[in-house]
Amino acid sequence: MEHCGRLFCTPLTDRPSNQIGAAMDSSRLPANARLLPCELCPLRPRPALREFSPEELAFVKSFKVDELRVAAGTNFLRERTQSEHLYTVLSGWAFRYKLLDDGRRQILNYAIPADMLGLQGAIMKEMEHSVDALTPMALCVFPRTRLWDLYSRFPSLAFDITWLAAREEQHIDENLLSLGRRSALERLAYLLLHLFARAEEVGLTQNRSVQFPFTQQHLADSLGMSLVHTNRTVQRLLATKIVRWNNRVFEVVDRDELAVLAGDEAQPRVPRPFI
Amino acid sequence: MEHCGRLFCTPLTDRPSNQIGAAMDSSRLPANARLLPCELCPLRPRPALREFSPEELAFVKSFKVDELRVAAGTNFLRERTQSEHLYTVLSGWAFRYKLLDDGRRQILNYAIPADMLGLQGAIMKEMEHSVDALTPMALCVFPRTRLWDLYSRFPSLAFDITWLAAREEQHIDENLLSLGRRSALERLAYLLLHLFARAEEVGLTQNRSVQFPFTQQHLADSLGMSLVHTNRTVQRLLATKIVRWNNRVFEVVDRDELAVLAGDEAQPRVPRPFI
DNA sequence: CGGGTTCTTGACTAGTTTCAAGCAAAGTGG
DNA sequence: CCACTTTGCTTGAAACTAGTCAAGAACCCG
Repeated sequence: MEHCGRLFCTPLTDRPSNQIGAAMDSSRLPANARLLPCELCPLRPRPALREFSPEELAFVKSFKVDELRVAAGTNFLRERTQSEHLYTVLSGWAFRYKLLDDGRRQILNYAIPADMLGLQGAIMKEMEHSVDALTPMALCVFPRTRLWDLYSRFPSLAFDITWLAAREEQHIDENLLSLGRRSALERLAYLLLHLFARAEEVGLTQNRSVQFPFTQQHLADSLGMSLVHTNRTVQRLLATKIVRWNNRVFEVVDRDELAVLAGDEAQPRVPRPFI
Repeated sequence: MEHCGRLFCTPLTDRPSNQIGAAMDSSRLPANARLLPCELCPLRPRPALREFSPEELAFVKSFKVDELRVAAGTNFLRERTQSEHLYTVLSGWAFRYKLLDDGRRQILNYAIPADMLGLQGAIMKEMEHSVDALTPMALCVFPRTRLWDLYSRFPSLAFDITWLAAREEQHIDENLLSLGRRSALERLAYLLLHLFARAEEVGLTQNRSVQFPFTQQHLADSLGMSLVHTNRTVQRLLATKIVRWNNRVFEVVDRDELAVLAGDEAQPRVPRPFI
């Protein structure tokens, strides 16, 4: 399994276009790029995602005005900025983060396929966080100007959006619990287990392994620890043999043990909305 | 200014009924208690809150089915539980928190008048956090069963609810940044400044002071620190003379300095929704 | 091959928790 | 109205956790 392998790519975006230098928020693909029609969306069939009625599907299809491809490392949503767009991740990983004046960074959460980004910016006046691509990504682009249309004509979709916002909040609540009250090792175990579980939901796992695209520096910035301490904690976790982690491939050897370490009460999942 | 003073009580709930032992979620006020009609809502006129159209007002009035009064310390929303209701705080303070198995507690946020509680439980199947009253409270009660009605008939209110969810997420994002990347002193300064600013929005402040109802233990559980270290940090903050804090009365002496300490970029506020 | 990024390690320092105790104010009950 | 209990705040010392600095190793990529 070589670097930037297929594990984190959905079939339709198998050959991510690293070479497309999408440097800025405004950079879109040339018009000749064809949009993936929503009825062929590779994510929709996943059992974790709720189905659409034909009317919903038709609306969403018209709501999607573009498809954006960005290179790994692209900063495509910026703090204190107003964004014209709302995105859904089609493929690839991103992370949401905030910065302090002196450069200290806190990663708030990761986004994977089927996650929505930029909702805050679409609803409030400004974004209060930034988002960077961690890998090459494909994003569905929705105009914020039509969000009102969605709310008036499709209450079911409006409800879904609120659902997604509430779920995002839940994730951050969990994270806050981690940073505030879990030990370094528990925190790490919790984060890795939950990223694994989310990746599983959208089919990014094979057996018990995923391709995790982040570095230990990202991990450190997620866990609120220094790089050095993160490294030592990772080694401590690996020493337990509960997980394996070589190259960028992460494997859960004993999921129950990992859950115990994470202090996690496993929660049953129900199909979730996805727009 | 004596304990449980008026600073944190809105006019209409001036004499909080401590003696009403509202022990459980299901405990409601006897039917003889009259509901405060929404058109006389004491919060609505505040400049920080957006106005309603007559239709919206009429709907919300019918949406509000009860008014709940709970004593300080009441746990009125519980983790892993499904709640039939959605609440808006009319008066008093509450806090949202999560617990780990062994009792470690992380306070996620505080709720003050005009804040909505229990949205997560109304939208998802279960609550993922608990909420306790910090003071005697009055709450408007909305049935989750009619939330769908709201979404289909009043997209503007549906939008407001999403707005409120997004705002709550913003607060937690900030908190996560604090716990992960701010020093103990910065963290404390940030929390206090922001609670002060929120209290100000809904008229809980007088000059530069508020009645803060929480103890240092609550503070510790909010900041992710031990009680002892919180105490020393509070003393360190008081030593700067930037704030005063006697009995439960907190006073901001030099707001700019406090903002600098907190590493806070002051954000301009626009009127927010309130249901 | 060479330069950059990522990971690893050791030694030292700073920050934070834990334990233990004492004190002050408020609340309770005879 | 006065012991008595409880709750919240404060303090010191010891132990531990985590951060910083510095340097080297491993890996990746052109």
